[in-house]
Amino acid sequence: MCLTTIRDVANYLGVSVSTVSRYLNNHPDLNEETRQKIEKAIRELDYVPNSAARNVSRLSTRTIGLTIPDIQDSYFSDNAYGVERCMLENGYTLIYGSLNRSPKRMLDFVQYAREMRFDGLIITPEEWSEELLTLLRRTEIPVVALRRRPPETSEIPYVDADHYGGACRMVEHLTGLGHRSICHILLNTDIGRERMRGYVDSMERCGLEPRIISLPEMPAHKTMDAIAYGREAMPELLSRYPDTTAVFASTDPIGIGVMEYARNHGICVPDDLSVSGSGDLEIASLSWFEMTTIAFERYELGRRAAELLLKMIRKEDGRKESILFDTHLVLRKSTAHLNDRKEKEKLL
Amino acid sequence: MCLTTIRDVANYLGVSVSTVSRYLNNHPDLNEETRQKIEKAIRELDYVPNSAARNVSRLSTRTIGLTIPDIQDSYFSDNAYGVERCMLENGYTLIYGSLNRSPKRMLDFVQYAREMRFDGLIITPEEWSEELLTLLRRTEIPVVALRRRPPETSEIPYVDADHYGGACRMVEHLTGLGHRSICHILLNTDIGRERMRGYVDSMERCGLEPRIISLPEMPAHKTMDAIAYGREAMPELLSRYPDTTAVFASTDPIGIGVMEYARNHGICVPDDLSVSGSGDLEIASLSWFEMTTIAFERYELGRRAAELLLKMIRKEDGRKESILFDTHLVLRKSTAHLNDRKEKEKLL
DNA sequence: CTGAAAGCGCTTACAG
DNA sequence: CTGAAAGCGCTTACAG
Repeated sequence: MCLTTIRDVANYLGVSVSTVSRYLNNHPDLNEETRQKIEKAIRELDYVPNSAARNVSRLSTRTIGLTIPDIQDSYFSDNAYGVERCMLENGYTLIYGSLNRSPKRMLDFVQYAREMRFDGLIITPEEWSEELLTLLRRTEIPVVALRRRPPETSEIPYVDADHYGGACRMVEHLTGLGHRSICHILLNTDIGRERMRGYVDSMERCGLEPRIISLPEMPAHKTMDAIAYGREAMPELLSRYPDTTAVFASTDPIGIGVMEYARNHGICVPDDLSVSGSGDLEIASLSWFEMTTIAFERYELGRRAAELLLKMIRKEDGRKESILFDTHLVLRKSTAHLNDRKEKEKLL
Repeated sequence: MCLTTIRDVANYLGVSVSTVSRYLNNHPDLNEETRQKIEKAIRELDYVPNSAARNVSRLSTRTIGLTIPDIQDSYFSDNAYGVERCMLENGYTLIYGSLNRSPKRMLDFVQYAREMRFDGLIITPEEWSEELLTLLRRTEIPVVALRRRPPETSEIPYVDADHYGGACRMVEHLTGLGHRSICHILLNTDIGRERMRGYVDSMERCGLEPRIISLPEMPAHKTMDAIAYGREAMPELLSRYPDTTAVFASTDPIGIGVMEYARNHGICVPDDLSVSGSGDLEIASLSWFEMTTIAFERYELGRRAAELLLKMIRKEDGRKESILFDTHLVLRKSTAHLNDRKEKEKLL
C-alpha cells in the first residue's frame, strides 16, 4: 500500500518537488512545457496527491460539513441538494453527517469537524442543549444553522422558512373559505411550535378560539409515524371539538393521517372536512390526497445557507444576518368552502 | 485560526510531544499520573488533534466512503443505515458521497476517496462504464458494490437482493391466484432487468406468454417520475393486452402509478385488476394502496456489505464472495383471486 | 521559471 | 515509562 508520492514524480522527471507541487496547485509560475511533462508523468505513474498531507501544509481543507437530521427522511434532501450545488460550484467538498435524531451524534460530528479542520459547518440540531452550545462556542469553525433556530444569545446565524407566517397564511385561507371551527394538530418541535404560534395569533386576530390537539407521547418525525400521529389525533379532536370543519395539520404526513381517519369513518374530504398540512412534500400532491399545504423553496433555502457560510468563511463584511424564507400557499383539493349542509348542521 | 497543537500541550506540561502522542493513541506504556495530567491539560487548553496530520503519519485513516445513488430518494436510506451502524461499531468513520445519478460524480468520488486515502469504499454506480472500471482497477482501496452488480471480470464483490428470485416468487403468487394474463412493467436498469428475467423465466415455466411493457424514453427513478411512468404505461398495456388481469410492476411507485390509472378509469383493484410491485417501500403500505410487493432486509443488506468490506480491509481469508439476499413476498390487498366475473368476460 | 530548505502537526521506532 | 530524532507527503516563502 505504499503509493506514489510527489517525490516519485519529481525524481521520475528529474525536477524538484516544488515544481510538481506548483503544478498541483495551478501555480502561474510554471513553464508550459514543464507543465505538460508533469501532467504526462502523473498520468503514467497514476499519482494521486495525498489530501491529508496537503491539508497539514495548507491552512484550509476546503471542506465543509453538513448534518442530515435523519437519513431516512427525504424531507431534508432538497435542502441538502441546494447546499451541495453551491459548495461544489465554489470548489468546496461537502461532507454529510447523518444524525438520526441523536443529540450525541450531533456533538460527535462537530468534534469530528474540528479534528478534520473543516472550513465551515451547516448544522441541523434537534435541540440546542447547553453542551452543544458550549462546544459550538469553543469551535473556531464558522457555523450556520439550517432549518433550526439557535438561541439568540448564541450568535449563530440561521436560515429557515417563515413557518409562523406560513401558518398565518393557512389560517387566512381557511377562514376565507368560511371556516370558523379550525383545529390545529401540533407537532411538538421548534418548527411545529412556530407554526402553532402563527395559528394561534391568526385565529385570535379573527376573533376565533384556537383549538390545539397534541399527542405528546407519540413520535411524529418519520413519515409513517406522522401519519399514525394524525390518524390517532382524530378521535380526541372530534370528541373535544365535534363541530370542527377544518383541520390544519402541522405537517403533510400528519394531514394524510387525518385523511386516513376520515376515509375510514366515512368523513368526506373536503365536503365534510377541509384538511391542510405544511411542508409541501411530494406525497401530498398524489391524486389520492391533493392536499392544500404551505410550501417554501427548499432548494433555495439550502443554497442560501451555503452562501451565508461561504461569506463567513471569506470574512466578507462582519454582519452575519439570519435569513427567513417567505412561504406560499399551495392550493389543492383537500380544502373547500364551508358548505351549506355543514353550516345548517351547526345551526341546529 | 492558529489552533493549539500537540506541542503546545507538551510544553504546557513540560513533557515531550511523544508522551502526549502516546496519550492520544491509547498507548499502554503511559504512567497513570501522566495520563491524567495530560487529560486535564487537553481539556484546559481545548486541544483538538489534527486528523490530517495524524493521517499523514499513520497508514490508515479509519474512514470509509459510501455513495448514495440519489439523496432525494429515501429508498436507499435503510441500506445506508445498516452500513453506518456497522462502521460505527467498528470505529470507522463513514463519509457519504451523494451521486444524484451522475456517472461523473461517481468517478469524482472514487478519486476523492483515493486522495483522502480512505480505507474502503462501498459504491452504488448507476452504470459500469469502462472509465469507472479502469479507475476502480487502479484503485488500491478495497471496494464493495452495494445493490449493484459489477461485471464478473471486475473481481469486485457485491451485496444485492435476489431480484430474480423475488420476481419468480411474485409470478408464482399471481399464477397461484389463478391469473394467466400477467403483464410486467419494466424498469430499464440492472435491477429492473434482473426482475424481468425472473418474470420471463417464471412465466415460461408455467407455459404462459411473457408480456412486457416499457417506456424507454420516460424517467422512472424518482418516486414521482416512477408513479407517472406506471400511469403512462397503462394505455399501451391495455391496448396491447386487453385481457390482462394482473400487473406486476418493477417497482412499488410504478405500481402506484398503475393504481392511479385504474382509479381514474373505474378499474377496481384488486377486483378487476391485481397490481403488485417490488421493493416494499413505506408508501406501498399506506391504506390507500395496500400493495402486494417483494421485500428484503434492507438494513441487513447494508450491514452485510459493511462486514464484507471490513473483512477485505483486514485481509481476512482471501475469498471475497458476493452475497445475494433472499427476498420474501409481502401479501397485501392489491392482489386477489382471479374472480369469476373477469373469467366470464374473457370467455366471451 | 525553478530548486533547496524549512515547516505543517503528528507518529513511530530507537534509546535509555 | 519517557524523550530526542527522523519521517509522513505535502506547501511555501526565499533565492537565484
